[in-house]
Amino acid sequence: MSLRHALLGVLSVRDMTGYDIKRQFDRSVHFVWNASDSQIYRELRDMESDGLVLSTWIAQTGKPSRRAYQLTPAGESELDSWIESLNGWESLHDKDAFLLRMFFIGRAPTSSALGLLRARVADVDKAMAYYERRLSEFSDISRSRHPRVLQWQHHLLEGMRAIDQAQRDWLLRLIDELEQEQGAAQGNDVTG
Amino acid sequence: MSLRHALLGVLSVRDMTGYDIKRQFDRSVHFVWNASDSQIYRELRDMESDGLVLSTWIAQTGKPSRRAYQLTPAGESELDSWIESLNGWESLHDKDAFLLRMFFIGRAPTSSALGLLRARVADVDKAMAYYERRLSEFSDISRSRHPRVLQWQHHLLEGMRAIDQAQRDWLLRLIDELEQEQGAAQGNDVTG
DNA sequence: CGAGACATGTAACCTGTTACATGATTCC
DNA sequence: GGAATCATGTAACAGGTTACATGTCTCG
Repeated sequence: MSLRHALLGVLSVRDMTGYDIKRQFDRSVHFVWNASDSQIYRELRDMESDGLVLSTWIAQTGKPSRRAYQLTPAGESELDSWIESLNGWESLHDKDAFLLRMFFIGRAPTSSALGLLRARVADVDKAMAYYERRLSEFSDISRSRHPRVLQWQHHLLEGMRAIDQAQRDWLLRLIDELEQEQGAAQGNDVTG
Repeated sequence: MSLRHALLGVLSVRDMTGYDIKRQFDRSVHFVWNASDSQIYRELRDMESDGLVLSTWIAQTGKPSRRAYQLTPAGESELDSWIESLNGWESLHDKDAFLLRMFFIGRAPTSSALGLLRARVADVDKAMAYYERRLSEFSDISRSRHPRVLQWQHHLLEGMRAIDQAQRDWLLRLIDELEQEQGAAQGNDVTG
């Protein structure tokens, strides 16, 4: 139940409404955890009944009322103890539909496999472009002046860039290999 | 609903019971997709009512009867069309509890952060040991003699090894950096 | 004699997605 | 006039986990 912890995390920065949190998610946390608005609203209510957050209605004129949530001390300590807890063994690549496809793609012709790999390269490129955009926001200001949490998010972005770069390199090597095999096979067909 | 496709994939190799499939999962697919036995049994029943598989009861003496499943033509074509379908944009690191922790770990002292990173290195090492074990099964026999599906699983294992190696390198660099900072801070405390 | 493999499943629950409902304001 | 933003939510469903139930055989 880590959506709960993601919510505690964003609320630890400042009080927010469900709507604010959703936008915050879309803007900053979504690349490691995302959730739909209805899931966020539901979870916030459950967290309130568990005493981790408190809500206050704020009336507005011309716009719907807002329901602002704030952490309780219980919420803060739940967040801290989760952050520091060391959970044993988590699978590193669980539930990745691309990897599952690749596991079975030997059934399909090489041309289909190449299509799959190229599509994945495009996904990786998109992710990397995002990291670059986010990282460039940091480089303006001298790093040591950032609050600790932001420094860590900077480290995280650098890590994901390095990891995804390795994936990209692997995909390109494989694509190359397959294209040469395919080219050789076609050449044989023509000359033979 | 990709559990369904994972099940179609393993059944495409040979007919199996739910129990066999669970063991097959634990042995081979689990590093990209895993599922509990009860989920497998339930999904197989649903797939039968959708016409993707057929089951036959096989009586045994002294042991419970087995219910063996086989693909129908509809199941085969569902598998093939899924494998070749190109799904747009999937987030590469969604729902990874470690990354989420790291996102917020600036709240905790550096020593806790180091603990988290070291625990992750241990997880990565465990995964890499597994890849090596699986890869060594391939090296015995000349690779070109393997069926296509196994060749692809070999590529996949190599890829995950490369990706996880990149993660490991990043973690070790970070740990190093932090240890030096910590050492410097302590040194200052002593001399100051 | 107890633990674990073999083999099937049900029931309850938690988590996540999609579609729908409401209603004013602002921008094109 | 229509779409997007602001802001809350409900309802239905899909996917996944955990605990429980049943009963035999085999191995140490």
